[in-house]
Amino acid sequence: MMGDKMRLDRSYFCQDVLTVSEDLLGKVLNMKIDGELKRYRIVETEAYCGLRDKASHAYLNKRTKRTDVMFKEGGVIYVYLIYGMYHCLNIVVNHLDVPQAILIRAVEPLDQGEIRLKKDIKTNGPGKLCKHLGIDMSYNQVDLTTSNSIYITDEGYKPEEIIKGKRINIDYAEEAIDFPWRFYIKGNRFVSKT
DNA sequence: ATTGAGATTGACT
DNA sequence: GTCAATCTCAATA
Repeated sequence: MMGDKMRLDRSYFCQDVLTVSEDLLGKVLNMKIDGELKRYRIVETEAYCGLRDKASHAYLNKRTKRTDVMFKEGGVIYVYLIYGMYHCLNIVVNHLDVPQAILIRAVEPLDQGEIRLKKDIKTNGPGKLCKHLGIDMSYNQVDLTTSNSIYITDEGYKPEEIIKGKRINIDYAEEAIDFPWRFYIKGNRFVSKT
């Protein structure tokens, strides 16, 4: 079918986390909610690399019940609960046993009916994003390359300018604080912070 | 068994 | 700028 031609596949998600984090900007997240297809353009991401990144849940390949999904092959969704109250949507990338994931920090609603949502948004961020999209632990470990209810497509949109900067709220991560692993589309109003 | 910290957010000083 | 809400995990006992 048409949608599957543009759908990002396994080989795409098996690339390195920094490559995919930047390239995902402008791609479209498709979600079926109550039988209705909703579309959101990805406008802000952050890269987390298990091996050398103190900010990552899987730092030094730390494997727990929670981080286990990060060791899977790229293309799987990683959802976790942060501060006991908000969910965060991540995409696992790279090959089996290489724990890397991309935090989706902000999206732009593309459907007419969704535009009004922006009025509700005082501050943007990964927690509110999941609340708006109804993402909870039931999405954990879902495969973006095979699922019919959630997947990502390349519709040819190319961001004019991409900003790279330090990641947000990882003050505990020592030298990793300064890694320029946050990416966002310049000027997009849904980006959490500029 | 208990404690402390965290990839967040909204309310408040 | 500060603080608290409240779940998971690691360190401590």
